[in-house]
Amino acid sequence: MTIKVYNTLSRKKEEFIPRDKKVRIYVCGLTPYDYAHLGHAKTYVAFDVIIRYLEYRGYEVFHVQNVTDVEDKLIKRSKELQKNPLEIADFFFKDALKDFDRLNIKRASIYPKVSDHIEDIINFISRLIEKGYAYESNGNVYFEVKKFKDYGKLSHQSIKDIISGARVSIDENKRDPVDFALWKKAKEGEIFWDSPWGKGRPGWHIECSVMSTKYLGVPLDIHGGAIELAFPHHENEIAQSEAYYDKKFVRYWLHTGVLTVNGEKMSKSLGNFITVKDLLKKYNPMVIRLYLASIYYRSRADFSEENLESAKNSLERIYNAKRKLDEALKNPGDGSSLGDTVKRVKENFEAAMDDDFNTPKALAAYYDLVKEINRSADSASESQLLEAKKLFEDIGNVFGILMEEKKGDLEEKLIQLIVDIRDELRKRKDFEMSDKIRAKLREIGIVLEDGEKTTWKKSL
RNA sequence: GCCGAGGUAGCAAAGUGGCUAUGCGUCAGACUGCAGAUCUGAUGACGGGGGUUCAAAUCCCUCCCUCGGCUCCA
Repeated sequence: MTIKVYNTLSRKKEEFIPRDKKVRIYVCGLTPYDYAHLGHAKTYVAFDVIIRYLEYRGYEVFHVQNVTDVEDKLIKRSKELQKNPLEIADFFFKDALKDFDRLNIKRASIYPKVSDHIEDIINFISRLIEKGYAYESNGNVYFEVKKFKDYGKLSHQSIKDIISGARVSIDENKRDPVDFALWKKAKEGEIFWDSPWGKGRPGWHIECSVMSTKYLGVPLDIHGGAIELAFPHHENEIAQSEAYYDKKFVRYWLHTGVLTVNGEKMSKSLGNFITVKDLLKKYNPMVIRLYLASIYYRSRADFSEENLESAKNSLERIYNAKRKLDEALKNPGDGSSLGDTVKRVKENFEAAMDDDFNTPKALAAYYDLVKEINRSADSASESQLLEAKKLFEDIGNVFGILMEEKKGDLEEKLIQLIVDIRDELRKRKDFEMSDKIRAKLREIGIVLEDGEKTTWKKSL
């Protein structure tokens, strides 16, 4: 069985065959000029699940994610705040990483910054000028789009179509309106570096071509990002990189669908964005994670609290099964058909994920396992339970949803003490008081479940 | 205007010619002192119209609607 991935370039699902066992993946990272929002989280969770699945499949993954710390928005922000743009970028980048850590998003292998690669960028641009793909004009350097014959192959548009979009800015320095900047001349008071063309800074796009190929070689196996970046950003990356290397830049282009709120794209310019930080105040990180991971990565999704509530209840269900499994392992039985289910679920899970990382379908398989655990764990044999536990954890880890917050030792002891005392009351049939205790505990997020033995858990 | 994605039950969301998707919700039953959890069952769907076919959510035509890109964006 091989994995199939939908390649934006061919608009088809293709067999995924990396250069070797080490998959080289580049995911477009942040321009950190503000707090990370849920749209960012959607994309990074999506690629995190993809990476985790590749690892599950036995690949080693080398993952590069850029940090665009030199960019127009940051410069604008630095003027507003009267601060160094690199410091602003550093602050928001570190902050975003903390948010992403809580969402259990694995860190990339490396996070190269534009400001650390100015020399590489200058060399790259110089070479493009030498090769006749770029030209200097009044302290700026532009890529001459017409020189690159394949321009438009990713977004499947001709140069003519792009121009007729009529929103291409006319700039007298450019030979053609579709040309884009590789190097921008610095204005008074702006951050700059010296270059053969004077004081200035890199344009947007070029950093990704330079840093991705520097750390991953050419071609990259996977280049990922949100679909909104396909044009012009990724189109321009292809032009620069293939002009430079004279060979294919990326083998598989993977794009995530955008997140909308009330039907509109979540973006800073619309002011409708929800920061990860704010949402984390209200919801358990694993709830947010499950919500995001359950979206098929290529799909758009409309955010609502209702969806999060639904994810919360689903996650409760998953965690309940986990507890059930652990309980059953303390006192295994000698039978049940759990083993058959495990085999079937594993197959279904893998088939779903192999088919372009179809997480909704893969989750359906997971719920099959959850149901069967609830149904038959009590009578299952130890070996069956261990098999089930292994699969339960393997799948849960691909989704990245099993990072439960640790209970404090003291907390644990105190609650158990209350439960024991309440048990005494129940034996005396003082249900009024024991119900009151249960209700009060629930108010502070501790859920008691009376069965043969009373158990407790924290609500999500 | 051009390019792309989509419209599936109360909500979310797979499926893409014949086989119960799934989760949340709601209702009922079992279990329980009750509640919860869990199980069992029920509930209910393929945007409108036309066509192809023994058979269409799935293929074709047509119309309507939504979202994304074409401008900074994950």
